[in-house]
Amino acid sequence: MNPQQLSETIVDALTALVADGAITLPDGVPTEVTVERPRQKGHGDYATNVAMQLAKKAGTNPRALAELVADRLRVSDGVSGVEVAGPGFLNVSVEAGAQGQVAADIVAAGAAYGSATTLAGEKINVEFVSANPTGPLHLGGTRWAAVGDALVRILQFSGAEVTREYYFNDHGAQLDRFSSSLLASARGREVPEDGYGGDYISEIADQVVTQRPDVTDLPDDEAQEVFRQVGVDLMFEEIKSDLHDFGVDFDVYFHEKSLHDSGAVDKAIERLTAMGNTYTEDGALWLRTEKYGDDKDRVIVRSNGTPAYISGDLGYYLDKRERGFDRCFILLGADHHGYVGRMMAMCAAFGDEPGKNLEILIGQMVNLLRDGQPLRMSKRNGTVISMNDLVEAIGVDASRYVLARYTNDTTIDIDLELWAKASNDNPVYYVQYAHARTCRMIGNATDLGMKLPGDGFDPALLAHERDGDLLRALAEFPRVVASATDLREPHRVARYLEDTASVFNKWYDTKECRMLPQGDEPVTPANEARLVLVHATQTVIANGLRLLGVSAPERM
RNA sequence: GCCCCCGUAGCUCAGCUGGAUAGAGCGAGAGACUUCUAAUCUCUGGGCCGCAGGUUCGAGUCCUGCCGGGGGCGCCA
Repeated sequence: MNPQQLSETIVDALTALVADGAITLPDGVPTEVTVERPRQKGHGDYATNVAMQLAKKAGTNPRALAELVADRLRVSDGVSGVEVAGPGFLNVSVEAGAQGQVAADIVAAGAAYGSATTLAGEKINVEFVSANPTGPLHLGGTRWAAVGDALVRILQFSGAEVTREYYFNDHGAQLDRFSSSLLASARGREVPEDGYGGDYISEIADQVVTQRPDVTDLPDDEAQEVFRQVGVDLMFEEIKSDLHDFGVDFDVYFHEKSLHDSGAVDKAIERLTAMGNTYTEDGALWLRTEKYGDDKDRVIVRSNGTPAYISGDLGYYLDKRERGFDRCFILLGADHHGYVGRMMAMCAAFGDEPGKNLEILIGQMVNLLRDGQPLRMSKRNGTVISMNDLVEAIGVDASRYVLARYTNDTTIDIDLELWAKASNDNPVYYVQYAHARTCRMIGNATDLGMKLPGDGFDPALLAHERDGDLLRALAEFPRVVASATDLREPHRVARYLEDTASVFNKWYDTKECRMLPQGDEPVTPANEARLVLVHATQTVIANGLRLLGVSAPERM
């Protein structure tokens, strides 16, 4: 019996009480009730607060209602005991046999265990990273590469059809600064005002000169155009390649320029104008964003006739919607949180529902610490810390894991010494080690000729307290995936894996729970039952790590 | 000035969207290796959940106001 099944059992009990006239619920019986793992030993295997939630509606007090439900639950299949405690909690103990069955169910589900169909039919566009190709991918973008990719995997696991998209700004002034910086480097000049410095600039400049030797003899303005075209391509290819090595591949790389060239921006502006959401003032065209909750209205076409940056967003959003994405996610760094108001207003101005058709997730900054001191960065000096710097310091798995294990609202300080360590201090190694341990155990079992018992599996043999702890942890996985999906919080998967790895290690350390027979002892049904449990653990950890894009090594 | 995020053990952070005696890892102290992989486990100590009010059966969680830290507020992108 897993938590979902217990929830259904409790709903059945409530339904029966209503049918018998024992209680009345004016709003009807809830379709599901909260079932949680109590923190405290002695509070049963599972607890529910349903009596406290419904007492007022039922016109009774929580404890009295709890007693009625308890009487019903005690005779339900799979339930071994029920106690009413505290203000009206129901503490439920589950029969060992019913609980042990979870292990076999997990093994049967395999790589699909934890997946769901709750988002089936949803077409979701997740836009993330979207860094301009004016330099190597920085740490903020790296956070989104890890979190965004994990989020996509989680949404897919919950049944959604998801597209990974990278929006590439190749229309505005930022690339002018990049190309002028390349030009300055090639001609041995100082870094221009608002320009970019650093070794990568001179490296790209050298590559451009190698590809286009003629650039040396061109006048500045023509040369800069060559540096722009060739340099941007080189830089962008480098970013794509770095992301690929990081395990992140986008389905669509969308160029802002194409929106202006194709008329998509004009079309969006026409649409908004037709809806009465634009007006002209001081020679500029404005969007009525304040009407939809933004601080103030925004210019979309400047008085000199050139489109403002947000005009690309208008065209882009409309384009996504017309490509059939009912839900558009945009993942932004905290330095862009000021855009949320106008983007949501834009969404509403199109007649869409902010928060539903458009969701914007904000991630806080990332700092690297060495010897407890943050590493300082400067764009101009080219001392920005890149994804490659992080990967070189701690590896891809640790990088992805550390970036995905915190809430987006938390500023991350990465202690390079800790995350480079191959020890149990390092959470990613701790989780991976638990997986490797299951693989070794299964290998040992195979060497002894042990096989999964199949129909001969007796779940009631997983009756030790530590068996129960592990089974309940494994049974949580689908609920963790569900909450990570609903809340768009991949870090829940990482935290869950750490907890589950810990429960597994404690189980492993329990002499009564040995999976392998000792010495020359014959293989018992209990050994076989525990082999199922180890397989189930391996499945859960592997599935969880896969959602985070972190490898699950078989040996370490 | 206005907006967003954070404030929980010495440190780094969770806290399942209002539930029981607030948790984990690290650090500190004491233990367990003829092992199913000790990259592990066991035990001990450690807290006005920033402060003050409010909402209710119940608040780390929701509301208001302060304090402290970080980020953002352009006809830049």
